[in-house]
Amino acid sequence: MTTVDHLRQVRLGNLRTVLLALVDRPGSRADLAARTGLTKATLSNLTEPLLANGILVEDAATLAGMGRPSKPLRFHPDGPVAVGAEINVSHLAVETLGLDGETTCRRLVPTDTRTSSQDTVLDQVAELVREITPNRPLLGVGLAVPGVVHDGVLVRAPNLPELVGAPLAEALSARLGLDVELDNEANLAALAHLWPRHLAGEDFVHVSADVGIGAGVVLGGEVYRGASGFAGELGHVVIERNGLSCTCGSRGCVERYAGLDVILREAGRRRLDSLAKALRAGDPKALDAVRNAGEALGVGLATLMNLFDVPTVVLGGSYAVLHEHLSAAAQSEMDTRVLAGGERHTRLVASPLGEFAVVRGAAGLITRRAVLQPERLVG
Amino acid sequence: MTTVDHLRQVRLGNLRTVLLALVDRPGSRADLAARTGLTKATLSNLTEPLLANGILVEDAATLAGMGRPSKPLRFHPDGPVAVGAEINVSHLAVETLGLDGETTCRRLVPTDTRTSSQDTVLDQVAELVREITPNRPLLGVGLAVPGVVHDGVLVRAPNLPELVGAPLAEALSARLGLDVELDNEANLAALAHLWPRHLAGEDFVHVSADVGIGAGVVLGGEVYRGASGFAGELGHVVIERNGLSCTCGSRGCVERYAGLDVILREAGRRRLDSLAKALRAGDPKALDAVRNAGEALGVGLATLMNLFDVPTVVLGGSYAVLHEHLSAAAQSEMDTRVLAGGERHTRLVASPLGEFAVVRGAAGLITRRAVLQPERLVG
DNA sequence: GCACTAAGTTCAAGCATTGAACGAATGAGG
DNA sequence: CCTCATTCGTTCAATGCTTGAACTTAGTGC
Repeated sequence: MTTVDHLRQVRLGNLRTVLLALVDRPGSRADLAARTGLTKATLSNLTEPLLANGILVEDAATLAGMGRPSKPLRFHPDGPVAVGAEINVSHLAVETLGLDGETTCRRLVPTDTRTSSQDTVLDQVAELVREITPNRPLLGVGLAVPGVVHDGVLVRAPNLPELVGAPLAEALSARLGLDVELDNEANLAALAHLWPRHLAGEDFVHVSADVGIGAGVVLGGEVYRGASGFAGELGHVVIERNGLSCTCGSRGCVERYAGLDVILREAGRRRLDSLAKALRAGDPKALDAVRNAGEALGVGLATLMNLFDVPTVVLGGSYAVLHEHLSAAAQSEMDTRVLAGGERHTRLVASPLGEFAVVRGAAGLITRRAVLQPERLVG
Repeated sequence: MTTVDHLRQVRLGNLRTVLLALVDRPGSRADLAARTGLTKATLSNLTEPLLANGILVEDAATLAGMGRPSKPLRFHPDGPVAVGAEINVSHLAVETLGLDGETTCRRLVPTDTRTSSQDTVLDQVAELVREITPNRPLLGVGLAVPGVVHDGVLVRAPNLPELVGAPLAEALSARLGLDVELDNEANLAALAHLWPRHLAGEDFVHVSADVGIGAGVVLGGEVYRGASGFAGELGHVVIERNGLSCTCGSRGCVERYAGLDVILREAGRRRLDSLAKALRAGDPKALDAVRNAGEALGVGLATLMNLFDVPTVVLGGSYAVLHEHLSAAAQSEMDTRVLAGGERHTRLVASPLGEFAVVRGAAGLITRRAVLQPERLVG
């Protein structure tokens, strides 16, 4: 603690407030002052180093009626970007995201990672990152993996056992010379809906099914991770205490009734797009399979909502694709089972982000940290 | 915002830090400086008005080896107190609690509130509060009710429909001339284990059964309430999707298998103490009933822990009494069903607080606010 | 008595925000 | 074309909280 460290904290807090206002939308110093509750004087002071460092730019003066024209500030188009990367069982993906929330580049490469060694996968990811890296300062890399992450380590990944326990972040960091932050794909998909815009401010749960079923829970503007990273394991919520055996050792887990593999098997399909086509064609077997899954999912979600009391559920991943045929059954179960549901507090919506949600969230993890902890931007 | 409001915020924040350190244990200025990271100078400055206002006292000098003896500071024994009050279906309770966490007075009066009007109940509570009020400044009243509270209003109380929707806090406040804060009994029982000491700092869930089953979830040192106060409704977590019908409209709710009424009926008993005696005597019917309830509760808790990932469950209320005969079955279900449970992360403990937990939490709600928002103490 | 140690107090220095005053840039009206 | 009204952005003295160092106080050990 130096002499006046506490005042520096006040300044950083205000800097964060200003940057958050700018993420919401650009604005002149006077406008930002009005929106943040700070004074014009403080805004001049706070934005000066951001302009000097190339984080912000001053647009040409805007004529807006009477008085001196304002000069809006916004994030510099050549300012720093974050990189998101995703390792999944069937594909790798990367994306670059600016502080303004604009994606400048993205790639998705089908890859069967289950058969690859850890080194091979990391080499591939590093190569992809290099390919899309623009000529702009880099904030760091967010890395999404399908499994439970605790203290920066992948501690559980039923579908990628090869990667469990390994120092993934360090290994990728060594290859790229950048900070790498590791997190669970369900949490990052949820984050993508929260940052930088969309459902900002609201509590919600993002649910997706790929191999298992994962829920990312957003409370008070933060992804809730739990004591050891296991929070939001919706797939292993029990809906029939003596039901089907699950690989986790329990019985009657939601995953055994509403997992994507189950839906496909029941529908007699091998791939999601084939199922989607069958649904559009009105194939009764496919419709039945999805409706049954929707019911099971609805029971699990009802339980989740009775515990978390969040008003909104976002269906992502495969569920977003099936949303149209899945929601009715799920919503019906929720309506009868959620206590706060009498007044129709529960909302079930499809994710608008598509297959890039996870990698978007991975990059967002980095841009978000840069905004919330702006000390690195001004340093 | 006045000129230097932000500096006042810094001061209040430090004041809070110091008061929290004092709640933990008394200490001299030098000791507090070491524990809080502030300087001795700041501590002299911050504690001066607290001493002047009668919040703190300076003990006689303590000789502890070499150097000038320290003069420990602690909360003044005649300083302000908070009042906790509880309205339950079968009893009313009140208690006074000092900032130091010492209970000075408590009363529990068996009363059948279901047959009383709202006015009668409030009159009785107000009378009880007056009876135990000591000759010390009063911080306010925390009022616990068995139901869902949102925005200071009781919005759901299956067992006390008479009180739903009424402005309970205002009505009691008018009778007593004190601020009254309303909250749910499950949340307050949880708070009692968190504040002022006990499990402070750890995430946990407090579960109790009286009429329904309520869980108070403590995350990051705060009671988690959810978007509309319905969080932690463990009683309506589903464990058998096509199981027994519940009054809530759902089927297979935990409450229908592990509620106190169910246990008593299965055991052929009418009262909890009679059941406890039967258990001690080894009555097989009673043991069976409790074990079955334990299993159902364990399934519900496993689901809860897979969603919240909290390491500890505290059994309170009737469950604390039955703990010995309930835990084994519940723990067994949890061990096989909680994902993070492999390394025995899940801990199931009985509450040490007994029947005063709720009213303790109600009073704690007020002392806690006084410490966390100390502006009122120095004003 | 004297050196030593630790507690508590005093005080000048440092600094982020603030409100008011000021300078800058434009539109409206004559 | 000139002046006034209006709004944007900057400058500046004032405020008041924490800090580290110096200082005072009050004991122990020899």
